[in-house]
Amino acid sequence: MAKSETIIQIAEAAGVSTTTVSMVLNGKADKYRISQKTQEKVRSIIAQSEFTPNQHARSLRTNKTDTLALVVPDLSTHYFSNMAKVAEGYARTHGYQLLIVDSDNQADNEQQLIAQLQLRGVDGFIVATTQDSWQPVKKGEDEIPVIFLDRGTNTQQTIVATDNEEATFNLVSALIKQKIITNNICYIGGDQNISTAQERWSGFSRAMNQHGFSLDEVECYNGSFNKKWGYEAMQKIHASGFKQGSIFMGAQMLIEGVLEWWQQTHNVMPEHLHLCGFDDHPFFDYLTVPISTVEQDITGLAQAAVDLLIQKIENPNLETTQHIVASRLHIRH
Amino acid sequence: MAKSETIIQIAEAAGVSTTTVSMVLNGKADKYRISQKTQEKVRSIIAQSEFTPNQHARSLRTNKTDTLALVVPDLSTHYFSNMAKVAEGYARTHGYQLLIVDSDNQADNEQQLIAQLQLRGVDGFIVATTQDSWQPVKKGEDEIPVIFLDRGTNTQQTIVATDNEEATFNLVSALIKQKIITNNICYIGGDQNISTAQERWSGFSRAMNQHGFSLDEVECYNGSFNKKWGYEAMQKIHASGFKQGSIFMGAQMLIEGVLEWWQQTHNVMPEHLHLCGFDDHPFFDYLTVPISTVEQDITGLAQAAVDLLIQKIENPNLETTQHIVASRLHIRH
DNA sequence: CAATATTGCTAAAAGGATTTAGCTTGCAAT
DNA sequence: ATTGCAAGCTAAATCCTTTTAGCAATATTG
Repeated sequence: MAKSETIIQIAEAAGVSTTTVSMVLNGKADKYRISQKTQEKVRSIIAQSEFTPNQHARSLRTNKTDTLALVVPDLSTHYFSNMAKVAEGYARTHGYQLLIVDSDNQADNEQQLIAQLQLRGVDGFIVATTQDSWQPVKKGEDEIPVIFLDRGTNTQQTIVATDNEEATFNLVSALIKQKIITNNICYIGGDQNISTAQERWSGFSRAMNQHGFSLDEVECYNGSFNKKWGYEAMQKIHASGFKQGSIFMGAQMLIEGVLEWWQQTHNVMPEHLHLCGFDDHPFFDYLTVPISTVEQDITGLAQAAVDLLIQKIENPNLETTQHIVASRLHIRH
Repeated sequence: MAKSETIIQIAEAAGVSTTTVSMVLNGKADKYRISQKTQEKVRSIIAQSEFTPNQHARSLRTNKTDTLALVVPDLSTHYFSNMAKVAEGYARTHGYQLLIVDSDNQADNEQQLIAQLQLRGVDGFIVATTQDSWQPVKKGEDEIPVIFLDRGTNTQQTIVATDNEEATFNLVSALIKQKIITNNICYIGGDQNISTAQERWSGFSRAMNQHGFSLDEVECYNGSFNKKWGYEAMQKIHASGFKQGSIFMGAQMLIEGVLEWWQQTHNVMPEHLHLCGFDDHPFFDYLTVPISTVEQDITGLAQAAVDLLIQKIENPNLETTQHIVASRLHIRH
């Protein structure tokens, strides 16, 4: 292993101590009264060299890595992959590296990932959690800053999310008012331990009630946010005699599952079927079956999460806050 | 900053040296003849403690991080986000952490990212490069292992990819034989500096020639793999009098651009339009306009890339190889 | 019995930065 | 002439592990 240049060689070349070089490097030169002339000297030597500071040594000493982690439940989803993309770029422009990991919707995966990332010394986490109870990530006796994205837990935390209750209520209400949703409506949702799934269900219920529908009449299948559950729920819905009407689905993977069921069993979408739910997708304007959606502000969510996390890292005793980011409806029929 | 336990406390508690603890920790105890009894002792002390080894110190010493980096041009794409998901999970089961970064299709971004990641000490790179010339990533005087994924550069490298020439040829040939592609066909492709774009174009040309079409008759727009270019190219195609026929598009974002153009200008897909290209997408079975695609084996590609990279890390003078992963066609009309 | 091998372990260096405490030197004030 | 202070820098400790070289005790061999 060839050695690369170190701060020691730079110090020698400049005829100063490593302390001085370090201070110049970290912008603390003025604070420690290193003269302009010396600073210049050091800087020019560094510029001519191929020196780059060793991050391991630096992190070992400072216990900082300038690295954030984003934990998502499913990167194959349009919503989360775009969120990751935005967050990554945004974090980078703020001097942080973002590590993206995928918990595959499994709480134990998530815990393990977080533990591993913690060992690697990330400065903070943004997590779209799959765990129903959250225990703080600790470094020694301090907690590592965490921002909850998209969904929260029962405990009081800083969270960035869409108002899912409201958005779902608005979507369903609009569809009812426009008579797109009429009599027959089914609901396919996710794990009720996930706040997002809860809120969507509760927004849906409220809309139903408010418009004189009885919840007893709607078939409701709460399971989990994956394709398999979408498929199975659709199977059940069909088995129960559903022929036409609307289906609400609480996530992209549920939509994929539902569509796959129709594809496999009927090879064609039925007329008079209307879909609705979360999230929007670029291809939804071109589907043979109309699908009305809530489009969440992916960019807004991702950036807010990164901003808040950086703030919290720089000021650990920031009070916890709830950030609601606006969403918009797409009505298609 | 509260201090966490270190190997020193463990050594004291066990009444041995830190050397011994380190050896037990790294599975080198037998090699260095630490007695079973001592090993047990150390292990039990560790189990009772909250000790976790400091990764920075470890990396500083060993110059290893057990971290791989995946550089993709566009994480918002189904192809690359799924690739990232698979690669991440697969790397993890092999004891490596995967850092996922997005170059946003920009060569200078890519270079910068790689430089940064290198500083953070990744052990190797998997890159779907956007640069047309590649210069090795160096650590001191050694090169850091790199596997090229999806696309290569002019230089001789280890690469994992679909045979794009062949796949495109097969897709287009099949469509011609089935008379789905007839007279009118246009081609929208990416940057010809990207091998993938080149190969697709060359497979397309070969199919045209072989089936008696003249390339002079096909409108061909090679630009870049993004939505904007898809939109613009479609604009040009339409301006030139195109009314019906087929359009080949070399990437998801091109497809999105083309669809958006139709949506915005006509609000409905024309009859007798047939689309084809790369890559497949779960929603393509349900589009109002038929789209035939090459579906690449995302899992196969991602896993092969991770496997090869790990091999190369463990044995740096592995000869460079080309890995071709099979793909399949989806004919829809 | 002397010489050599083996067992079981450790001291100490190395890896490369950051940071605290403190050392000079020159100048102003008393 | 002495003290006090500021400017400008540095020595050395520190962060925590890994790893080389080697020591002491016991076992084996000729």
